Amino acid sequence: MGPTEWMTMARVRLIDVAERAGVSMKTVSNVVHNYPHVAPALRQKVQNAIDELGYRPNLTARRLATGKTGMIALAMPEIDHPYFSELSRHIAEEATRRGYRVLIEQTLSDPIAERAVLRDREAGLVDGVIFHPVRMGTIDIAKVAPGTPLVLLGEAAMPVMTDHVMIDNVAAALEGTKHLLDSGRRRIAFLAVMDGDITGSTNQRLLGYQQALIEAELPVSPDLVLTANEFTAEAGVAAVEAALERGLDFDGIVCRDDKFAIGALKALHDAGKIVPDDVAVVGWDDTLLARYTSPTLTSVAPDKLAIAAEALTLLEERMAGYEGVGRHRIVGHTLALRDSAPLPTT
Amino acid sequence: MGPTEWMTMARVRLIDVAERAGVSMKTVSNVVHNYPHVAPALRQKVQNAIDELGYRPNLTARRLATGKTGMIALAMPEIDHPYFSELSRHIAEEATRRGYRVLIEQTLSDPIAERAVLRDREAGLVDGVIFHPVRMGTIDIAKVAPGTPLVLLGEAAMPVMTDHVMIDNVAAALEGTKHLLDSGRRRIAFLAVMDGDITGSTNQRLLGYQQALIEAELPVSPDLVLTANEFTAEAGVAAVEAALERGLDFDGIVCRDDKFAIGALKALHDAGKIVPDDVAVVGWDDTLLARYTSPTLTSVAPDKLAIAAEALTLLEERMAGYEGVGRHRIVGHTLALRDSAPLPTT
DNA sequence: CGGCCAATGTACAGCGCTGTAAAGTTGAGG
DNA sequence: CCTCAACTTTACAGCGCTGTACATTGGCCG
Repeated sequence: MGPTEWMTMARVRLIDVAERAGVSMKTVSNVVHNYPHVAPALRQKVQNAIDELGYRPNLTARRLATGKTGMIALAMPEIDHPYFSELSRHIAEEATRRGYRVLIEQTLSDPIAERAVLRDREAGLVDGVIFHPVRMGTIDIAKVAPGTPLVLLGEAAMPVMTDHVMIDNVAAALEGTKHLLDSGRRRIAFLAVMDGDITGSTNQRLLGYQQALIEAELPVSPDLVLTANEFTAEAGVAAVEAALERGLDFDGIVCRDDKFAIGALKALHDAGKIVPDDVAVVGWDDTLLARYTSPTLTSVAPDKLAIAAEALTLLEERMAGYEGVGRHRIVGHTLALRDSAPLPTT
Repeated sequence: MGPTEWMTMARVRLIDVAERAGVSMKTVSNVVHNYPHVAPALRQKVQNAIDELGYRPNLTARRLATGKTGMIALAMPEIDHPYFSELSRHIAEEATRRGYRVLIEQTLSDPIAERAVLRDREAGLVDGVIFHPVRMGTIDIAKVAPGTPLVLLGEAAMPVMTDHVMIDNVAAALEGTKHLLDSGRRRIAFLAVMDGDITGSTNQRLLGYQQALIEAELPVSPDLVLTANEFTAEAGVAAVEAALERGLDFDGIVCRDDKFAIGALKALHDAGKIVPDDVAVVGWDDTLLARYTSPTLTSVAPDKLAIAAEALTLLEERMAGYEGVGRHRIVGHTLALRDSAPLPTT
């Protein structure tokens, strides 16, 4: 490509290439798409014309013609929340690997924005949607978006009408709690949020926590369930402070969320408690935050890569026309062991 | 809309609405676009048809016809880095406010991906690009994307050929350092990264730091400049540990980055130093992390909202056809005061 | 009461690409 | 040397929407 050419390069179209190469538009199109039955010599000639002109196909036109956009929407409540941004990153990378572009949307937990996301598909913007709902239940979703290739993330509100990828929250909570039991803790608290948690994942986790206590033949006391009133670290601080003030005796705490765990860490520190000597702390999500607290935070780690891969797989099947009933996919999790709740060094 | 209708709703087109309302396509289009010269009665009739049929315009077709996409690309190095994800959030919100959709791309600092972002515009995917480059210099960028409405974020490598939004790094570093001086610190270190920082923002910050020392008539010692070998908290830990081991005496440290600051906090803690009593720490970017460390982190806070607003403003001008020379916009910053470097309580 | 202008509404040609149907080519087999 | 099948290539009609050019209407003035 000569220097004068790209300086003046306006807008090269398929037909320009076709004329230059002396072939039909369709042949150029075939070359662009690597259609096999094109004579090598011709292919080369067309390729040269493409290179010389610096042709790039107009994706919008392609879309209109094919009806496919090659894009998928990823709708998350907040793109700057560590868990969501980390998960988004993995999904974006997996999608790129599979040849899709990702349109990331932020719903801010706003019901209107959540609906709008599903509408995008109707508007021909994207071929499919991966959606982490907060406000909308699955029934609502199924109603707004009948026929839209869709995969949900996060907890499944029960009536499972659409595909869904999640971890086994009960099992994970059980393991996290068991880890504390294994290291000799006996009075283990749970830090939850009670309002605004529509999807019920807190309940699942609470269930696993209780199950672990029962298996260990320990009492399940409501006293040990602390509740924060919103989804912030500050609320976690307040909840733990309140518990300490009323003299609650505990030597371990499982938190619904890394943010709460960080709040707990802070409240314990301020109260002069040593983590993990006096109280061991387990967080949830294994976000970036967990590696940077002091002490570092042991945290339940959903397999984010697996979530991304599974979500894309289900979505591709839907986009390919699969119309069956909603499917559940449980992906793995581990417990990321760090200093806030180590195993006994014995 | 009757229940039977949305169940079978396939794909309503403009022409379907037109037929239903007994008008021309263009009139429907005019109603959709709120074109003023449509008789109220007709407008109502068309609106009814739209509602009854549940019509949604096909954005792809609209784009092909208008040549505008209404989307802008936002290309960030890593969408899960707190600074970038927070900035992305603000940009996404500001863009939404102005009526654009945002296509968020992740370059992972890969030169090929960075080039691809600029190509998207040529492919008709987006009308403009907001780009935080890492590998590409401004000359490169100008060469790859002549005529693309483009706004760069981050440091300007010097030859300023395109629009650029940034903060005054020298001034900010000066203020951060001065803050430590004001609280009585006299041996202030700077934690930098030396390799891979192509954009030179570390240098700007280092400059401001040195300037503050000079203004305070303190010696500028190279000993006090610690260098991490990569952009991670761990590298920050290592750098500070090394300094402590070689017996470096310092009572304050300005870090190029919150991640480094967190590393410094950890290294200091592990070495038994008390922050801020023994050493005060200043971070940079005022990310979420800064609020969750213990002690909480004082950090240079770029005005992310202003960056978002300014970037969109410049980009809109470019998209509207402005072709002038590259413009610089310096936006504000503050110092977010927290516990790691408080003002003297005296 | 004809004429003129503004206000309304319509017809239709694209935007750039792809799918389809049909035409052209080639070469193996008879 | 012809036939037929398999392989290549082409022409062209859309995909759904918008801009342009033009047709129609009705109000108002001289």
